[in-house]
Amino acid sequence: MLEKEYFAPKIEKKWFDIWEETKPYKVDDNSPKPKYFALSMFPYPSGKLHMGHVRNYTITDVVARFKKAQGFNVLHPMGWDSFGLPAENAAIQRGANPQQWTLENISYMTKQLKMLGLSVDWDREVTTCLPDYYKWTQWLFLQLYKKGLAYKKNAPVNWCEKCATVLANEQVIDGKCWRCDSEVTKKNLSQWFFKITEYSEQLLQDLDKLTGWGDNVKTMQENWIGKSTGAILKFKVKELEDVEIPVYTTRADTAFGITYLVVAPEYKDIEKLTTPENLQKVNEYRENAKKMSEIERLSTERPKTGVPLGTHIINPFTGRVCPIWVADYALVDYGTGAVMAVPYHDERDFAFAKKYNLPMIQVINGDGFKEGECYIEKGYLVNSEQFNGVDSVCARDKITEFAKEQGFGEFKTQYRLRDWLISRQRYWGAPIPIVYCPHCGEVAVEEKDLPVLLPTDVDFSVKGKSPIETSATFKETVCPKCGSKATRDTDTMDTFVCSSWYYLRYADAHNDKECFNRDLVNKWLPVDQYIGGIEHAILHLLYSRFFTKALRDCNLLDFDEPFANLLTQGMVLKDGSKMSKSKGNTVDPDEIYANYGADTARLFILSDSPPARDFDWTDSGVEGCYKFISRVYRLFSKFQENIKFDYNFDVRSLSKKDEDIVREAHIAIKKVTQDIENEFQFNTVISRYREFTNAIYEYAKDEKAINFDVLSFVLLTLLKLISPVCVFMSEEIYSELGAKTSIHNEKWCEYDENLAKASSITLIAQVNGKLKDKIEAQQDLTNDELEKLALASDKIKEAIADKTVVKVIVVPNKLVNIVVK
RNA sequence: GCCGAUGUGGCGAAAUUGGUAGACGCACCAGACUCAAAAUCUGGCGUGGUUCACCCCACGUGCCGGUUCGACUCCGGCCAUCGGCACCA
Repeated sequence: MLEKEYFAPKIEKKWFDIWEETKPYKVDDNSPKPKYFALSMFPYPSGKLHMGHVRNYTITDVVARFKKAQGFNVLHPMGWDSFGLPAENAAIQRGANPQQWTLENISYMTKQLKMLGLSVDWDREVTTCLPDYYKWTQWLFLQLYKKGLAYKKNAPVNWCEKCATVLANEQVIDGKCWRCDSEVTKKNLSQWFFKITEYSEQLLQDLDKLTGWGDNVKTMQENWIGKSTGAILKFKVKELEDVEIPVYTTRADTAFGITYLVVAPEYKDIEKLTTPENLQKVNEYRENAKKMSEIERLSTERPKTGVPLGTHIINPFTGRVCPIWVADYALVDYGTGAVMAVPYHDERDFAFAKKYNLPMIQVINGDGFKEGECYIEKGYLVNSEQFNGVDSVCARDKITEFAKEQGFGEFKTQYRLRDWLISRQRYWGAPIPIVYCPHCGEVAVEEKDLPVLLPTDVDFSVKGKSPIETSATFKETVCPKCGSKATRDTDTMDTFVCSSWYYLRYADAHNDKECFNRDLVNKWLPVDQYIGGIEHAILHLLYSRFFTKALRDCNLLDFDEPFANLLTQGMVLKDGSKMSKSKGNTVDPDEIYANYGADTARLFILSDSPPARDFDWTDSGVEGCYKFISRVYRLFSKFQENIKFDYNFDVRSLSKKDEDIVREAHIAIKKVTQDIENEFQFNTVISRYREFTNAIYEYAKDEKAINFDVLSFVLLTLLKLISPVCVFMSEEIYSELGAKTSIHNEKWCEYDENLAKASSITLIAQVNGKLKDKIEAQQDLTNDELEKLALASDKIKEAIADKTVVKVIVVPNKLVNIVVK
């Protein structure tokens, strides 16, 4: 018997226990149904769920349940992105060990997720910090290594002093560490990289295949990859026979206007290029540049500075001898580290030339050109000998072509994307499976010896080196090739390596023979719907795309892109700003569960804003949702005795009132279904729930006039429509009504197109496009009939009384517009 | 500077894709029930004008202009907010 009042926490606990026991969401790999892979970005086990998690996983869960009801075999898994610095910091602060801290958090958060009522197949849970997972992360590293996609090099890298580790370019946000926000400096270190740049063009091109991704994310990736097309031009040095300086330019059309050349302070040949009398000044300048932070260095506000080297290049186009300068506006890691300077047609060169009184030559003319002002627009060439008069855009190719023929130039495509630096000088990550042997050098650990386990005898309090270095046992090993004493690499992999392939592991989560079975991965992937935060627009989403392509090339799988559709959900706000502990405006899911139940949280977090937009959490909104759940429950409670599963009626013989509520049901089914399918507009889905519920209340007001077959139909329809969102309440009601099966296993409702519209229409009668009258009319009247109806209206008559009708526009089933003069 | 997104009542928003602007909800106001309160139910709720009142009229989707019988929706030009990239040659 349904209680009078709905008490969510008690009822939810009951179903929590039952679902824990029966595991209703176990997925069958061999089902004949079409597959659907619904995936949330897996959480970092920081301790407790926050509302961002609740929003993310609720959205995915409703999608998963909806698709399941529609007849798909749905894979909806969950796992833990569980390596990373916070565990290590917690270990230092609390004297715990990172593994224990992490596993305790996972255990707590798992319970919170289950209480949220997720239809997750927990048997496929993956945890990246456990050896049965990171063994395969290491194995994949070795595959990339064998392919030449993982390599070690000494390079200037981003260093975060606070985190005491290096960072990938993608993890430096405005010159600061993505995790701790402290300033990042450059250090020369020998580090491991993944050759993501080998895939620059594919990563860019294949964005076009991702029709299910938003433009915002695609544009961000495009910007990040940063393709530009131009030319390499090579310059001979007047004073030195054996040195040549290549520059990269997108403006080969301005080559006749070069008046000097700039190299970056870190340019490799800079010492050779400096004359003895300039050496001291140049060295001082370089020292100074080194001291500057990245933020300072890259500021466009700062006045340009530089020092001449004393040597010169010869412009091969003109024979002009031009001085070489060192200036920090040239960047060592873009292009060739050297820039040809054409002051008249580049703002930076212009500013620099003005400051140091360097000559300028105009080589482009066009509309808007002003003598003595920098001109960067298109135009036609002047002072460029045989190219004079050529359109400047065409000239880029023509001049490059010419340089190529003459042997001092070539076409060049340049990308901003850098290789992915993956080593970290930290403990809590997957050890890099490489050994250094005094005889054989760098040697890969043999696959049979994986995993390389993290040592447990470490001291987390050490400063300035990785805690792994303090292990007495880890470092010493023998060379897999020659058997002599060797040392292990003590770095671990960036956590983003672990998260770059976890979605693949879900297809075959417990395979201990291989990373994943190829057929299973090909069966389940790509992910049909991926849902998560916009903060991963570049980082995780770019890395995962790279991994998929690299693994395809390692012949491990047969698709190009991992995520067919991507939904980036908005943030959860409270009082207009992002929830955060420091602001003290967080809402604890546990409290919501305890006071209102998870259904209320689910309903509310979907209700007010579409998923991609930010969502403002309010206490009154929560109250309102709880009231709605109670309102629905009361409705069922009131008519429990009258609801039958074997209802039976013929629409044609129903009264107008009965027919109308049946129509409402069909309209509700249609709209709810369409709104879910159309970009998961759950906010309007929930409006439909309310409208439909209100209509049923209205229908059932006069208890004597209820047709219980009709009532049964509409109530059971409502219940099924709500079931993906309010998972506990719908199950409770369904079971109390005497159903022997779970409502979550029932098929989605179907609607009849003819019944999914109102029996009559409201004809809009306009004069000159202004609304004058609304007229109730039958469906599907002819245009003539509609026109007559409109003209018969008193209000219309009044409005057109003393005017001449010019024409009449009729939109069937909608409106009549009378145009008058 | 380049690129992307957004802009509608006091607030969150909706609008069948060119056809009733503001569905649904929050907040608020009034009424019913109650000794009272909560809960629940009923009604109202863009701005201005007119009216005892019902009605009615005008205006209204960031701004300016255009196309159209008709524009939140399409076109052109701006402005603002948020986000990404950026001494990238």
